[in-house]
Amino acid sequence: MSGGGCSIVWFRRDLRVEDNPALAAGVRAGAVVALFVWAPEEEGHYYPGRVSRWWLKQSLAHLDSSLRSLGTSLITKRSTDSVSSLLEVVKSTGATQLFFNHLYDPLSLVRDHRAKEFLTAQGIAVRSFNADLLYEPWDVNDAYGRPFTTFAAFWERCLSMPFDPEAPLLPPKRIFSGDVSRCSSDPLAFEDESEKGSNALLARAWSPGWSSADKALTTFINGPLIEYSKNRRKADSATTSFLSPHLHFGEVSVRKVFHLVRIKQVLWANEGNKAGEESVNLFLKSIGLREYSRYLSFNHPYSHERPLLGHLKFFPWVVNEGYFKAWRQGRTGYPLVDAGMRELWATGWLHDRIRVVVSSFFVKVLQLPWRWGMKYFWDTLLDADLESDALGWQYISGTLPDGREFDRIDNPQFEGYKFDPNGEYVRRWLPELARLPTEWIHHPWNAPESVLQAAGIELGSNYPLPLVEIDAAKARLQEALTEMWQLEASSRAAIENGTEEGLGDSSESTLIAFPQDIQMEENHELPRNNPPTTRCYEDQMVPSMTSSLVRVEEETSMGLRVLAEESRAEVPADAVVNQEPRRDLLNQGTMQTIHRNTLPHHNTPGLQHAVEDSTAESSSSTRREWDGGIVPVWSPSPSSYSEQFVGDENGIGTSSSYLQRHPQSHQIMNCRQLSQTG
DNA sequence: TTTGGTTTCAC
DNA sequence: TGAAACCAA
Repeated sequence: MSGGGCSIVWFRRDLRVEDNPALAAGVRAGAVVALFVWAPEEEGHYYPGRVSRWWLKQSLAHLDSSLRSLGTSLITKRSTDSVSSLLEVVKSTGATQLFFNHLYDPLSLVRDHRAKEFLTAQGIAVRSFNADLLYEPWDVNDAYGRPFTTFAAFWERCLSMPFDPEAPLLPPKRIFSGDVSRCSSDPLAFEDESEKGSNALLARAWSPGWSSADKALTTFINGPLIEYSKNRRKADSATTSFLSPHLHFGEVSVRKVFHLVRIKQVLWANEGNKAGEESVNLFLKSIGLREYSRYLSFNHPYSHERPLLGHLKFFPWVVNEGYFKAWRQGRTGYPLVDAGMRELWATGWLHDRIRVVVSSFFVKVLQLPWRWGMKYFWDTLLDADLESDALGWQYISGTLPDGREFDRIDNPQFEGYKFDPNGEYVRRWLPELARLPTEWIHHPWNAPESVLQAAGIELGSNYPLPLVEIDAAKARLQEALTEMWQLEASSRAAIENGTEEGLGDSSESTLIAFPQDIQMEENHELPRNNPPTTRCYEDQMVPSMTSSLVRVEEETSMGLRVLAEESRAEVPADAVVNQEPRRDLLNQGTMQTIHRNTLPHHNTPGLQHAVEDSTAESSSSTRREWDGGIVPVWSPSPSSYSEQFVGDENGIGTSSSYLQRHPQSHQIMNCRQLSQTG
């Protein structure tokens, strides 16, 4: 308890007392002030949706009561700028230390880095920890020390790391409370009146909070886990772990999950239980995907906004809000898709398989911009998670090096018979089809008139005809791809001719503005007109969190030097433009700066200009290419990335014929420019 | 055991 | 779609 100064433990998405390294460090250091800052405006577009906020509310209440039983309580602050709130709490409690656990989404990386820089400058000792991953992203590299770009290789490496993930920490026995007599909590409003009714229903199915999370984990491991591989292909199965929302808010530690599952694995291996082992591997793989989503987000901070494969920026998406609405309402005419969308709307939950079905339909059949779909998921899913959803949508869209082929369309009719062979799932969520025999349940448009009549269905009236025919979708997809490759080719030609300005800006397709009515009519509380916050954090760095990070910091500095030539790798305290005169951080932090660019623009040119204005003269042509691109801006080692994708034209994943046919697709945007400027 | 046809499932 | 696993002769 050095000199009476207490520590602030800043809770974010680590709402647990067990295996919480930041909390443990705080307790070890003496008196603790537990703090949660609610600053949703910082999330820009990704203001949490109704169900997500409901969960957060419950979870915080639960955490608070746990902390109370341990000797302290949770201080809550309502803020538009987390960093200044932190400072305020430091001032009012006399804290001398700040502890928190790492997050890896782009916004948090920037904010946390800023927090660290700023508070350190104020004389506060800031330390941060890994509480969310088995391994920190910068610890997992290939034989050449470069980040992986495919999941399989990444996960294989994780499972064979030379050191095990940290063992979970026990919860503290007792917490000495810091002096909060001059630090009051703000009341936090997570729902408005119109939402309360819908939210009340959620409580019947879910109970947020770390102890429920723990219970869910135990239940799953001792029950459904062993059948996981058998059951995972059913649309309906009650055999998923249902851990994802708990994991999203960090109510249960992924390391604990991993350790407990490993114990079962050993047990079943000894018993020669093949199915059990297989199940464990599959379940761990889904944990691995979660890890990988953070890994991707860390290495490619744009991955929630832009395709990782650059050529996709030329894809002519169908900007059709009517389609979008039909999809959201579950009125596409494809029963499995519609059932899924109705379930999502009604419950905030969707089985993993069905997420694949509806999102694949969205991207491949409707050819709507995937960010719209991802945003809708964000708004409606109980376990909405930016990194995981970005990975999922990019995978589905075929915009990852190891994603599905872009030109492949899955037929919802066949998927229907695969995942819902008896049509039970469809009947549950589409009562209008309840009386249709299984033979036709997944393709009512083929059913004889007499069958439809008997089932009380009038296609086009009480259930829609297919919004888009699969064959038509295939044809249109081919055309779109042809167009995409042509655009891509002429862009390359332009670049090679030295007229880089060329088509560099044709990236509008990747940043089509969100439609105004992205929410279902019933849900109207979302903030409007938040501009995409893309590119606002481009000159920020990786979190330079732990001492083990020195290497990363160096490499990042290199990257930054390349990016912003004039700045010698000092971390810009201002997230947006280090070219601009520094402003008083306290009053004009990151988000204010972003909002300064809040011009109401609904098309990309406006957006481009808004951003370019702010980046002022630094927008050299190269830089602009960059701005339009998906470059890992503060990737830990941008230079090695560029080698990987530019030096080797066949790039990674030569096994995929699709990629062979389109070797350009290996390039994760613009790394060429990156290496050239360096 | 080899071979070739079929099934499965992709992050 | 296509690589890998599977299976039947």
